[in-house]
This record gives sequence, structure tokens and C-alpha cells, in this order.
Amino acid sequence: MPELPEVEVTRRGIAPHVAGTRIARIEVRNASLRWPVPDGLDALLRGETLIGVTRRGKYLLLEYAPGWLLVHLGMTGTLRVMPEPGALPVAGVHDHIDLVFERCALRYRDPRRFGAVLFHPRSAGDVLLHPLLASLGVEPLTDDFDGHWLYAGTRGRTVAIKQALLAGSIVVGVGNIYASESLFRAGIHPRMPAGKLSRPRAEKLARAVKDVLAAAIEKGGSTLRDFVGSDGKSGYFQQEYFVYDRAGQPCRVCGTPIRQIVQGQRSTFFCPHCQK
DNA sequence: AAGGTAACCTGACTGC
DNA sequence: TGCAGTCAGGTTACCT
Repeated sequence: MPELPEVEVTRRGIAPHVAGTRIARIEVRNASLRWPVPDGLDALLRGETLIGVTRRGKYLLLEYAPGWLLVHLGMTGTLRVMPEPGALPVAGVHDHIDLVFERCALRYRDPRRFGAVLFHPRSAGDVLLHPLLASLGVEPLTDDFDGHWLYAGTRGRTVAIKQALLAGSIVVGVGNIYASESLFRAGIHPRMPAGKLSRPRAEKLARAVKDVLAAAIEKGGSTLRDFVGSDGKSGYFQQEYFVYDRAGQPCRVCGTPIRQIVQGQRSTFFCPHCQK
């Protein structure tokens, strides 16, 4: 589920419930995620106040005095607010971790276990120095990301623009859905070599990425309450896509059938008439 | 250095 | 009804 918009919506959904409150206990039922959940989290953080919840790319960063919890939702992860910390519903097989606070709990569920929960001690320096964060591209919704940055970042690259967007080393947060959607909005063929993007098209694509992600966050924002409770889910991805998952269906702009191709083992969707 | 790909894991869906 | 095969929102590690 989680591309950047859902991670951001999750952040906004959980932060008001837990920021500034103390953690009562941490229960790790299954430490076998993408990397092992570190031992001793409970001993390390019990009684500590959660200073704040921020986001870098698709990572949620929970700051405590001793350090940061890094949470990645992978493909199928969710982090949801459970309102009754003393009366938590029985954990399902994929409910791997509970962060129990004074007035609520956060439950981490991830059926496919591609996600991660890691710890970065303050003694190792700022969390942005963590190896998984240090070489990430810029945030798409800040002024750091614009046409100039995208243009400069793609010079000399022969890889397809779709894959360059997805890779996360130029800009973070553009997942498989929004890579296709952004390229459609910008009228750019997903197979175009990144280095051949003209300056104006780089401008247009950067704008499209920002607009698409911001719109998705808005959609998710309207379902924030769904993140509270045992069976909430975001509805942002139920929006009507222009191209994603629409192979064979008519382009919403010109009626040409949407095509599906594979790039780097991932599906790409585009309109062969609108995107050149 | 950049580019390609195998791998991690479960569940939903399709077709026989 | 069951079983095999395919595909899925991410990203790293390891080849060439």
C-alpha cells in the first residue's frame, strides 16, 4: 500500500495521538522483518517520551531521547492507532509489533514482511546519517525538488526515466503507481532515456510529481480517522487513476487503449498517444 | 559507476 | 473444490 502519500498520511494520523506521550512497553511478537527487529527495544525505550514523528522518504522516524525508531512499511505494512492500550484486540498472525503508550497503542502489521523497524542511537549522530537514509534523494514536496534538480540529476543517465524516478536517488517517494501517473501528466514516455529529458520537460515532470503526490495526500487526509481503530484503511488509492492498472482501457484524455509494459521487473502503464 | 536482476514473503486472483 | 501459476504499492545486495 504505502507510497509516500500513505506514509505521510500515516504520520499525520498517528502523531497527534502519540507525540509527547510516554511509551509503556514494546512487544515484538515477530522480529523477522526485512532485517531483524533489534533485541532489547523494550528495555531501551520503556518510559521514554516520544519527542516527535517525522518522515524521510517512505521512512517514519520516531524520535526519543536515546535515539530514533525507523519504521518502513514495505509493500504491505500498516501502523495503526489502537485506542485502548489496556484492552488491545488479540493480535493477528501478521501483527508483529505493538508500541504501547499511555493512552493508546500503535500496532505494526505487515503480512509480507518487506518492511522494517530499526533503531538508530543518538550516539551515532543524527538519524539522517543512518545508512538507509544517507544517500536518499531530495523530498519531492519541498523546494529542493524542482525542474533544475531533476534536469541536473538525469544528465548522462541512459536508464529509462520511469526507472530513474522510481530509484529514489534523485527524488524520494515516487512509487510504482505515481511514477506512471506523473509521467502521464507530464506527457512523457516512460521509456525515454532520463538523460534525454529537455529542460522544459524536466520542469513539467517535477511539477507533475509534486501535484500527483500532494493530491494523493489530500485524498488520504480526508480518511485520517480511518487510521484510528482496528480495521481502518486509507482510501486514497481508490481514486481514479489516469493510467495505473488500466491496461486496455481507454485513455481518459484521448481514448487510446492504455498500454502495460515491464521495466525493471515492475509494470508500467502509459498512453501511447499522449506520452511521447 | 551505472545498469540489470534476484531476492526477501504472503495473499489475492485466474485458469484448468 | 483444489491446485498451480502469476502478480502485487519496495528496496537492497550482488552481479557484470
